[in-house]
Formats: sequence, C-alpha cells, structure tokens
Amino acid sequence: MDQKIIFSEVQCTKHINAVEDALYVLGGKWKLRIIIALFSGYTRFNELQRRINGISARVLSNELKQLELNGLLKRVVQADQTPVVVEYLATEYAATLKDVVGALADWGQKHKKKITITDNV
Amino acid sequence: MDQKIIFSEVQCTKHINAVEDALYVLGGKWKLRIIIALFSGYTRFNELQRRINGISARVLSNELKQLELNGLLKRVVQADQTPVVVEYLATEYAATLKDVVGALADWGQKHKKKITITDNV
DNA sequence: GTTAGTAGTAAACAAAAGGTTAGTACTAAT
DNA sequence: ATTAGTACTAACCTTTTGTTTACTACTAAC
Repeated sequence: MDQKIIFSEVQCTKHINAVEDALYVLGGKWKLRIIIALFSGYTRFNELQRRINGISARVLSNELKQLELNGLLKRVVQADQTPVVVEYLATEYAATLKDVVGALADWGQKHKKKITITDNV
Repeated sequence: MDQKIIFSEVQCTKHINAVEDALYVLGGKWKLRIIIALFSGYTRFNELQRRINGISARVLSNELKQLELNGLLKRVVQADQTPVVVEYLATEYAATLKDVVGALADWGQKHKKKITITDNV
C-alpha cells in the first residue's frame, strides 16, 4: 500500500534521461528482437526475417541500417561467393546488451506466467 | 570479428517471445519513464507531467490507464480532501521491474558516454 | 473578480511507425 | 523455360502515437 521510494528525487531525472538514451537506440517494436536473433547466430537477411515473426522486409532493412549506425552490428558482404552473400554480425559492443536483454526476457517470462494464472486483477 | 553465439538456437524463439511479452506491457516511448517517476515518489498527475519532459496530458492519461490495467500502479482518490486529490502509486508488482529499469538505465548511461567520446564510427 | 492550480477529457490534426504489394537482378535447380 | 531463392528497394497505404487547443468544474490566493 505505502510504496517505498526506490530512487531519490535527484536520481529520478538521471534515470529517466538514461532510459531515454537507451530507448533512442533500442526503442520500437523490433530492435531488441533483431539483436536476440543476431545473438542466436542468425546472420542472413531472409533467415532473420523468417526467425522474427511478423517483420516485413522493409522494416527489417531499415532497422538493420539503424543498428549498424549505432554500432550494434556489422554488415559484411562476402563478395567472393556466388551469389554474393550478405551477413549481419553482432558486434562486441552489442554484447554489452546482454544484461538488458536478460532482464527484459526474465521479466517477460515471469509476467506471462503471472497473467496466465492470475488473469490480471 | 567472429562473434560468439550467446543464445542457442532453441533459446532464440523463447527469448524473442519473452521480450515480446515484456514489450507488450512496457513498450512505447513513455511507460518506463512513468514507472521511474513513480518509483521516485511522484504521485500526482501534474507532478508526473512536469517531471516527464514532453509528455502531454492526453498521453499521460492514456498511459496511466494502461499501466493500471497491467497492475503496475493503483489510482487512489483521496475523496475526503478538498480539492479531491488523485494519487498514482506504484504497486508491489511494479517493483519487480527494478532489474529491467536498472539494466536499461545502466546501458543508456554507458552508451551516452561512449557516443560523446567516440562520436560513433 | 481575475489569475493560477488540480485532474483531467474531447476533437481535430500531424507525425512516426509499420504493413502491403510489387519489382529488381541475379543464381540454381527441375 | 519455369520456379524458387537471395537481398533488398519503391511506392503507397494504414495504424498507432502524439500534439494542440479548448474546455469542465472546482479551489485557493491576490
């Protein structure tokens, strides 16, 4: 009932700003899903599209460009191959997202259990 | 260069689905910011609007309704007071988001430092 | 009695995000 | 020769999200 204050007044704006900075890069429906797929070893465009349920080629293409701009993946063209093969590889920097993805996936899993049992009050 | 696979193939879909469930509740531009403000002890409508830079009354109102539906806050009307005071209080369930908010804020903070130094390749 | 504050809602609109369809140019198999 | 796959892009449309302005109804201060 009387909820404890977790963050101090001074920390509030700091936290909001930090989350804002994170969401600028990770926000939207798809970016974290793409990062998970990359972590899982999927590298090719159509492979990613098949794995990430519901994403269109246009949106995937745009999202990949933005993730590359933010240093989370590298687009590698294997020009020696026929046909030319394009690979999207998570960078080392993307690995710093492990905690974020982990925390969110954990919570999501627990939340799903909660709503399937409680059916939400 | 040769990025290690962090999640196994089997875990990929599980992770994506879990993150999907989390984003269903927390996704969008405002929800996490509102939760942080609630954690910080801000409880009143106008107080929240002042604290969360850029949010309009309409959007704040809608977001608060959704957060209440998902059990993350309680809308409490102090009817005895004049004028009537409305308080939005984070629930205990919302406290389970501490790790998520923490991980995201941490990453956002580090990312901001990175881009202000490196200026991004 | 005018101004400011509380806690919003309604209507109208604009912007951002995402979806749909089709198409390119090339290869490889049937 | 047709079908299927790769890796996309363009144009167009819809949906979602957010903004702005105005308004309610009430209180409290100046």
